[in-house]
Amino acid sequence: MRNAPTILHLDMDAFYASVEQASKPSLRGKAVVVGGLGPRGVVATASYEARVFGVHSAMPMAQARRLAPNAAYLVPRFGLYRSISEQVMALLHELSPLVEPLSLDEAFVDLEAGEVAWDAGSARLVGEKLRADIRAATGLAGSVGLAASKMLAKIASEQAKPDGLVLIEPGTERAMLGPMTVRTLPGVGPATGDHLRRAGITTVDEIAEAGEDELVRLLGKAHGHALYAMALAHDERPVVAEREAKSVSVEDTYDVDIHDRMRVGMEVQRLADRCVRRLRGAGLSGRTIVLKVRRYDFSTLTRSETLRGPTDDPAVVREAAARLLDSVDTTGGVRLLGVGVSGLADYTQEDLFAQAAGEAAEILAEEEAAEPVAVQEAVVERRWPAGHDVRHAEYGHGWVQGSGLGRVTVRFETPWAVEPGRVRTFRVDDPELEPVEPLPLVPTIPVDGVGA
DNA sequence: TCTGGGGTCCTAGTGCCC
DNA sequence: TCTGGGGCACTAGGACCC
Repeated sequence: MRNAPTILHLDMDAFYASVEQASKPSLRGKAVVVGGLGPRGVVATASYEARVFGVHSAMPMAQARRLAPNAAYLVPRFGLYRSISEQVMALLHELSPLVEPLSLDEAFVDLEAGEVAWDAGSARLVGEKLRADIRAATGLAGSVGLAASKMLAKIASEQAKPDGLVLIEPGTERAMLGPMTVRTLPGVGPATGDHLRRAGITTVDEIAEAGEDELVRLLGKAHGHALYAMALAHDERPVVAEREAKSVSVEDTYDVDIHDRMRVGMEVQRLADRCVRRLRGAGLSGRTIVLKVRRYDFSTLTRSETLRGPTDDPAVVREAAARLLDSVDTTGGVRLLGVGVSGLADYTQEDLFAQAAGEAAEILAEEEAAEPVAVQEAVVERRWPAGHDVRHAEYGHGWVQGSGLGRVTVRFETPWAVEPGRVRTFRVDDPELEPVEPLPLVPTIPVDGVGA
């Protein structure tokens, strides 16, 4: 571990919900919950105002609605979140070439490698300037942790939330970590936490006292050694800029369990095609095909098959997935199906699958040709997802507050409006209303003509 | 109350080869 | 021919993370 707090961890506060609040002035200061709106949806992010009611990530949406019936419930807009994430990551890259993104809203930065900080004082200045720059560019708050290792920087940013900065001075780590719960350490989730608790270990100090041998006996080699080291505040993991993907997968949870075996088979084929599209989009191929089935009782099983060489051929992946499905009992119904490919390579073994590839290309071409038709049908149906941006010929830019019974309710406001906008209701097939791309959260050009 | 979607890593069992 | 063991690849499942 280095002796200066020059590893920075950035964590954007309640990211998805904050983006929605920034983009919709009428939701600022209000409880906002972003997640799946279907009967089996879960909460992706809750704003701090919603957390007051006990709503948190991964909670079933139905439960969230009971706890916070008056909150705004919105579907995620990943395209928008991704574009804002790119702005934030660009600011991090100005600090150092060594930036390790963990997700859309989190990253580590090695400030020493960027030669922008070499001691506590300079690190703190860099962290505060970063927070100000993020706010200026996006209007959003991010919390910053600074420490001498990744683990401690992450713990520091957790303590800094919301909208703060915490720096852990080298030499103070053990004393700070000691009284904390074992769940503070990365890699300790509900199962490991329970396991340790049954052994009488609830704090980080107690992990250190138990000793390495005991930890290995309790949790196995890798986990035991790692956890003991973390408890002593030892963490030498470097910030790694470019991580290569190890697998690509897609999965769907169905609103209602599927019982019909034919339908299950068709869904698996559809998922196989989607998975291959993603694989090809990333310029990858893979050797191992994985089928995932979650049954009516939530028991989950996987089946996998390793081919002789990597493929990105839809027909080959479809066939393998179908073979794997043959070995699974789906009586009783399935709630989730998934198809994945691992053992990735950036080339394919053409000779093995040349023939199938020809057929597959036709299949994909047919599907791609078929896709616009499906989109057109969707437009005819006029779906208005809650939270999505729209434009009305007369009233301008707004967002969907809700829809149903042939009506759609729109609030007309832009991200940079000071006052909440007016609400109006239209027929779902109103020709003057159209879906549009989100506006930037912070105006970059003169805003006249786009106002509410 | 009833549990998403996309990943990573680890462990344990098994089969094969030498 | 039989047995044992190390190393490796593969498979399945579990835990964890955001």
